[in-house]
Amino acid sequence: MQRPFLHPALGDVTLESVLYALADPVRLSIVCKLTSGNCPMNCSSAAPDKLPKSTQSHHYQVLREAGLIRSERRGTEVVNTLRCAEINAKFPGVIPAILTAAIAAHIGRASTVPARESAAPEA
Amino acid sequence: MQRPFLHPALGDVTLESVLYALADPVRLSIVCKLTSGNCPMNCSSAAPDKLPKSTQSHHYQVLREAGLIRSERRGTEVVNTLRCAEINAKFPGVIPAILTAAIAAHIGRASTVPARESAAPEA
DNA sequence: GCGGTTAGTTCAGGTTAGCGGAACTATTGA
DNA sequence: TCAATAGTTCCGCTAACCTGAACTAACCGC
Repeated sequence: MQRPFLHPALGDVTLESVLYALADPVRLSIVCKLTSGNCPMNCSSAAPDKLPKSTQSHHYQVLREAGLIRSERRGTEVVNTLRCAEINAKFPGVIPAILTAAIAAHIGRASTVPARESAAPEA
Repeated sequence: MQRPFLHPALGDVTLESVLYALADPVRLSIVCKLTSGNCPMNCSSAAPDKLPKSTQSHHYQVLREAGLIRSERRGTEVVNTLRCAEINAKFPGVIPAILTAAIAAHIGRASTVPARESAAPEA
C-alpha cells in the first residue's frame, strides 16, 4: 500500500490494452458499475460480490494500467474514477459503444446502485 | 484440416469474447486488413509477415470462435470473411468504433492492399 | 500511544492459456 | 504419381491468471 499508483499518460494508452482490460467479465462489470453509478467508488463496492480481495486488487491494477480508471487514496480506501473522457478523446466512440453493449447485455447490472439501463454512458 | 469449421450462432457470441479476440495486435491487424481489403482473404495474406503458420492458425481459430470471421475452404486455401454486419446488429457500433480507432492508430495498415484510411469500416 | 478494525497490496504457487516448431492432411498442378 | 501449397494438429515451454496467506497503512475508541 506504499507504492504510489501509476497512471499511464494518454499517449501511452493503447487500443489493445483497453480492449484487453474490458475483455474480462469482472473488469467490464466494474467499469459498468462506475459508469452507471456515475461517481467515484471504492474497490469493494464496484467489484462483483464475493470476489477475493487479491483478485479485486489485480483487476483494478489491470484497469489502471490500461488507462481506464484513475485511483486515489482516501484514508483507508481507494477511490476509483473512470477516465472515459480522456480515452474517448483518443479512441472516439469505442468506450461508449462497448459500455452500451455491455449494459444492454446485462453485464454488471449494479445491485447496489439502481441501474439506469437507458442512460447513455458518459464520455 | 478435416474437421469442419465451427462458427458460433449470433446468439452465442459474447461481448467479452469479441473484445478478447480484438485485444491481440495480430488479430486486430488481421481484422483491419479484412476490413480495408473489403473482400475475402486467405489466411496468410491477411496475417502479418513472417508469422509461424501454427500461430496464424491459432489466431484465426480465436477470431472464428469469437464470431468475428467466417471461414470456408476453397481448394487448398481457406477464405475468410468478416461477420461485421452480424456482430454490429448485436453490438451496435462496437466493431466500427474499434476498427476506426485501430486504423487511426496505424494498426495493421495493409501492405498489400492500399490503405483507405479515411474510409469508415463497413458493418 | 495501543490494540482492533478496515481496506487494500504484495508474494508465492498451482493451474491454465498462448506461442511456435515439427509432423501431418488435403488439394492442386505437372 | 510426385512435388508443392495451404493449413491443421500435437506437444512442450513459457508467461499470465487466480487466489490464499501474510503484510501495510490509515482510522477509531479508549
